[in-house]
Amino acid sequence: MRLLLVEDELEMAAALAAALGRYDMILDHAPTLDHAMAALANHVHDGIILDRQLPDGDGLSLIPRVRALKSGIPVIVLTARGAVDERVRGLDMGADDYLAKPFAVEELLARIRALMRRSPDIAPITARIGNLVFDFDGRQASVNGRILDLPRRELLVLEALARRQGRTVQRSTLEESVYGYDDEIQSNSLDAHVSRLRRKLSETSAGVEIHSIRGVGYLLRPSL
Amino acid sequence: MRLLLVEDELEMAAALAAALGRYDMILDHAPTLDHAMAALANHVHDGIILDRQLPDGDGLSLIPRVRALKSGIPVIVLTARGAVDERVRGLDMGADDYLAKPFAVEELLARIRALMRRSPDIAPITARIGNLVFDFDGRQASVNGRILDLPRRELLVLEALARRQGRTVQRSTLEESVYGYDDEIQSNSLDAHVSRLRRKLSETSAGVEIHSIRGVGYLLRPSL
DNA sequence: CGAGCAGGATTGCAGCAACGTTGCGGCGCC
DNA sequence: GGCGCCGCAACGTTGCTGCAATCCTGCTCG
Repeated sequence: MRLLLVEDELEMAAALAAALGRYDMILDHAPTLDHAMAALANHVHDGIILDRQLPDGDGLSLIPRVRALKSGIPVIVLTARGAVDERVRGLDMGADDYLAKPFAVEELLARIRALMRRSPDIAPITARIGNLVFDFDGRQASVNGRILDLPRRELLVLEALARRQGRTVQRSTLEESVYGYDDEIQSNSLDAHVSRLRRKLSETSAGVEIHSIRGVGYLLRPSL
Repeated sequence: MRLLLVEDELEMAAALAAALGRYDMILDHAPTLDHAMAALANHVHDGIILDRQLPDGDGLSLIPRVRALKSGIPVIVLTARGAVDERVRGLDMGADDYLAKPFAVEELLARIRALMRRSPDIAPITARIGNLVFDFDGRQASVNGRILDLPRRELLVLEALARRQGRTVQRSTLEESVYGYDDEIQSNSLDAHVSRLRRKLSETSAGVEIHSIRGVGYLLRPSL
């Protein structure tokens, strides 16, 4: 799960990134509307958390442009302006939810989960490959009903691979899904995660293998 | 090949997923009509396998909505109701095929293959030449659903040729797409890649050939 | 019509870049 | 303070890739 936060207050951004990180979500941060559009054009996000007061305009103005680009993506608007008519306006503009500051992080998380559940954009509920079942809603992988207890990074790797099961996932794409686009990574630690994942998948006879294609990326497929 | 199965019985779903998996098909599973619409909105499927008895309604009601979304996509209806007038009704509703339970998996597979053969190209992001399908989005080539495990350079050659399928690609153009502008190349290694590609394409009976035009370049076309 | 030639095809080989694996240390979290 | 995740780096391994030598094929020109 990868979300884009459009918010100019750095403290808020950092706090949310930390909170979402505990639920294995990747949060990309865009401080302005321009940054947000650039990020959306170049990356695949599952949802947007949008602040209204931004240096270069009202966050709501982003919504039509977002809809033009990726019509079904869920948008949650955050704002200090919490009056009823403001909410109505935000929702009429196309937002899927509207949350007034100050808010409890728990509530935001719950609303995100709810949106993702009923959102048309986060599609197939589960992926099955071999004996492996990946539950995108519950964000967990299981083999023959037994839940795999995977650390965060490995889970993100597997999720990204399962989302595009049977198709190659480019290395750069994978890095983005696991680390986010601004998070630097200057080692082969992605390979390390893949390696550990492979061991666990084979130890549990998941019936899947992570096949690597040199110079391109990886792909998840049933083992022969 | 990626199919969407709309079916509420989990056993059936698991069995079909296993059967199709053996033929290198990807099966996404949607247990309800709502899930199906969500999945269709966000993923590229090559066909739909639709059960009639679903928790939230008759599967047939999905067909008009599917047609509105992706008009040409093949739909196979599965049902326990096999009477003739039921079949007629299903087909009149727009289904491409109608199969009564219980059915043989082999028959279903054959009908899927038949439908795929005569259906127009669903996803504009793929090119089909002979039995070869090149997925420009996923950057991979497959023959009859089986993914070709090609190294980077060969994949680039094939991609460039598939982009201009049936037309000649100048040698210099090909070199550019394979090596980039600044990368120098002072040997016939491009020919070497073409040669290796040819071998793999014929070994997998891809039904395509790389024809060379002396002094000009190459072109990809179905073999005779 | 045949020899010569130029461009293309094929293949072995060696270098090296990409990938795999593992251990370590730091850091955060119970 | 113990435990486990994670980034990192070192080192082993694989197999892609550029190169060149050799063979093949079609074109040209006398």
